[in-house]
Amino acid sequence: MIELFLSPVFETAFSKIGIEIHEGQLFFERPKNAEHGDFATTIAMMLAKQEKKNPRAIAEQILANLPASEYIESVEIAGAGFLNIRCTPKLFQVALGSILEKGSSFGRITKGKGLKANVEYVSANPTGPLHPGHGRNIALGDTIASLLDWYGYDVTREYYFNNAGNQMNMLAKSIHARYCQLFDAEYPFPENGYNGLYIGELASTLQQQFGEAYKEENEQSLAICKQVGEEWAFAAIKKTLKTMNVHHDVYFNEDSLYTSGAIEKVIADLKERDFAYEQDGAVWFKSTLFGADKDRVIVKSSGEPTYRLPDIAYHINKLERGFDVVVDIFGADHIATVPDVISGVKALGFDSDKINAVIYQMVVFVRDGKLFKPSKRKGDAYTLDDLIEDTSADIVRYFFLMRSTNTQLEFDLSLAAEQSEKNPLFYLQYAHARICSLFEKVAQEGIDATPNADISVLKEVAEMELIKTLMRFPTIIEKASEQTEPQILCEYLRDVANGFHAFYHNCRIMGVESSLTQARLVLANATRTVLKNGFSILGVAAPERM
RNA sequence: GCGUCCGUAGCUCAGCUGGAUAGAGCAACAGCCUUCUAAGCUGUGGGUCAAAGGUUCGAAUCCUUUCGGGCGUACCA
Repeated sequence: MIELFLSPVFETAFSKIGIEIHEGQLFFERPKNAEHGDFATTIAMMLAKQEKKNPRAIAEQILANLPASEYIESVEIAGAGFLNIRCTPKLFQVALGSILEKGSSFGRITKGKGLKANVEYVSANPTGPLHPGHGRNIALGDTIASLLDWYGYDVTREYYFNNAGNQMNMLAKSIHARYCQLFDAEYPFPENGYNGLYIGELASTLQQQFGEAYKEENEQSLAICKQVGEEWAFAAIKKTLKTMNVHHDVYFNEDSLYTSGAIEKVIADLKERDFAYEQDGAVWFKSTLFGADKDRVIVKSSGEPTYRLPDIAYHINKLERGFDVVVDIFGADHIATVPDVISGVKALGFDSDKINAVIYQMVVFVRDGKLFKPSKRKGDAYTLDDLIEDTSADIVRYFFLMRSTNTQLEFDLSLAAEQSEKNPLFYLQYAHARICSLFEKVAQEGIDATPNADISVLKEVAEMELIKTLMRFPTIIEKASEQTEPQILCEYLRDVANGFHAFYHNCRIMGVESSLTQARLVLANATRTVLKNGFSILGVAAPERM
């Protein structure tokens, strides 16, 4: 936001000097040391390299050509060529006014305007309930989708599922085996079968409904097992997603790629372009042409495709639907699919640069300081539902978002379950609740808050720091979107909450001169706006009371 | 072996398109509630930024190598 005020002034200077600057090269940061002004820029040092001149000389040249501005109090050169800027109260007045005026849309930017983005996340096959590790995928996907929305994109949230492959067959076999065990306890259970309690319950339902009708393992009995299992699993998944406040616009069924002929077309096109060949009864993709260590099978000798083929067809489908940005959310264990998809898409002449695979590292769960392994196929599985029940949807979302995607995340179940000041989410929410309660109190006292209050009476360090923090919000949205990194927003909101708590502690709002009360209420209200907007992107509640 | 992510305070992690004394939370210690929510605020201690080279005015940040860990490396997904 600060760029709105300062960039035009600096750009005037650059054009007077005759220096060209690139998009995004000019930015202003908040110095750690208060003596270095309200904002600072390193532009002179950056240009020094480009222009092959002394940084301080460039700084002086900029300074000499800087036109007067109602927003700038002073600019001075420091250190190796920093330009330290002190701003006028007018700037902060206009900035705060703008935050309140924009309200629930403050922070929205338009860099993605007119472009369509697709974010595919969750995409778990309907073989059973979601496990805790899925939580990271869900939280990241949903929040990245929101970030892109705030960036200006027209966003579609999509769920890709496969109800045809090996996994589903294993589900059917598992249910069928449990069903048969109801009649014959010795009936063998498949190796690597799905072992959850729900499998047995579904088998019992089948028995109650159909008796012994499907005892024989044949196509028909497996089909009914699969159907029952799939319906149950999908309902369970959707219910969990709803608890986490997640909805998808499109459920894309892998099956449709077969019925539409898209799969066949990919094979034919790859062959025609000489990117695929047959060998040992299988169809191979020439991935070595794209830097892979060996070629990959896309159709097995059994005639079944490997996962790569539908993945390629699916991504082409997304590009054909006109998305300018196609985001995939994958765990690090699926990283192997990415190069294949990119190469396949490229081979068929599509623009693979539009595809952005967000790879997040694995989650490690810790409870009471000890490693805790929720396993997927065991009967005693700890599910995502259990995790939400032991904590809350808000906490689950926040804990999965508060770490950078490319670091392994340690999820401390004990800390998450603790409803106390140690919980980092409460710190943020508490700031919001405090502001709400403040305004309630203010209303009770019969004080009217005027949005246009003169804020030049704000002089305290805590006040000025908070205003500057609030002004960063749009830049944070921009950065978090471009890097598809929600953690940046989490970190920022902690700054906002911290700034507010310090302000609240140091500056009384009621019982001071009415002009000061008014100005501080404006600041509190703007803070509430930023917190609330930030929470909505993270998908956590903005409680009015705690 | 190859690919990829990581290695920063006792613990969990920021900072990484190079910039001014390396930050936060938790833990430890010391303070702050007769007045707007103490789930809060303030302060103290705590670091060879894994190691070694290189690039330069300047490196936690970029490059190379080494060490340590996670995840991949299927005619599974």
